[in-house]
Amino acid sequence: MNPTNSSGLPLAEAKARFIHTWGVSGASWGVSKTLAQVHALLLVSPAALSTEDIMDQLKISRGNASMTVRELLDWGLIYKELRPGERREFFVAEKDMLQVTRCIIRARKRRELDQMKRSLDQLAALPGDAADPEYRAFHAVLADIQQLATVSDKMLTRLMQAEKSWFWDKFIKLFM
Amino acid sequence: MNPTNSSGLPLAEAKARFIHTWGVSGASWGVSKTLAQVHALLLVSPAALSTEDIMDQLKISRGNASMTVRELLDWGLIYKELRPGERREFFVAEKDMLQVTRCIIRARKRRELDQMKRSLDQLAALPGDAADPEYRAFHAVLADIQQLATVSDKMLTRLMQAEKSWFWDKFIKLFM
DNA sequence: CACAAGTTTCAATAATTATTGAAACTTGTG
DNA sequence: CACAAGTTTCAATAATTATTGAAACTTGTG
Repeated sequence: MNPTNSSGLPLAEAKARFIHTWGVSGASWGVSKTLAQVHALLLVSPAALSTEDIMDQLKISRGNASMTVRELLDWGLIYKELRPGERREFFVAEKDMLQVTRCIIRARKRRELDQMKRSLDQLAALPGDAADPEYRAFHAVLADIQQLATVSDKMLTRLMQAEKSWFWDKFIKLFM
Repeated sequence: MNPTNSSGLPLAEAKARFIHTWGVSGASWGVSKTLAQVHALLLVSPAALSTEDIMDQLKISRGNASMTVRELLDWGLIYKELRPGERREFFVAEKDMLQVTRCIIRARKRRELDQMKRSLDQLAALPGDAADPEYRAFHAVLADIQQLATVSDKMLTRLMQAEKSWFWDKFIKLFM
């Protein structure tokens, strides 16, 4: 029952599958496959990797690796690791999944929700004939969407700020 | 202060802006712009529209309109309306935003979460050398992600099944 | 069952988005 | 300050995804 190295898949193969899976998942929620794959690679690498390492392992170009790494730094999903006497930069992934979740929520909220809220607010501010039933129906739809957006926003903000204890304690207990 | 028809933007223009906004938002969370726009058009149309109406108003081809409408029916975001003595089909949008939210959560969960869970479960089941620290680190990452996926899954399922009263009552009060 | 009034499918094409790779840039060191 | 060892930028291109539009299909009716 106890799996041994000889009976198991080589670890490298398992990691490669994980990278593939994470890449597909990433693509399905709208980030580039490469971004997700670089993130996955760093998540399963105990040691920090250089740009060169990333290029080699994922077979991507230097430019792509550079841009992707920069974007992941932006999201807060990976960190630079500087080594004395080394010119190259190394990168490690944030491994705490609560932290990772926060970063992802923050980025997606910004991209998907905040922008929409701004547009809706502008739209709702437009004047119109309040006596026209068609206009009122239109505004009712707008108001409903705005309310939903506001609630989602508050909910996500709260989730992001959640302490580990609050998150796992109150929140999970509420839902499980 | 009370806006009148003459001072306001024509309603059609406001609707066009809403359709544009909803299209952009849709694209940012990974559905096609057209899908989001057809949905928006039907959301702000008090009357049911035919395929022809949709084609005209959004300037899209018959094929595109047909596919898109079918997909929206699939999501549960719009309904067919049959009129006696009419060959054409008409479509109306679900206007209750709680219902709309449920449909969107269901579709996104299926696309983004369920597929990922399946892949992770497969991956976690692979045998390996439990004594190897690298292997254990890899499995720890996997287990963390699985836990997160499971919690998210339960949370979203609960949200989807929520009664209007539960949703607006308990849930919003918790977060606002 | 032939036809009219529609809908659906899908191969070709257009539009969009991601990736490459070479040139420009940066930075630390002898 | 020249050079080595890197990183970043960005125009060109490749890959992907969405859209068209014409042909095939469906369905109700005289």
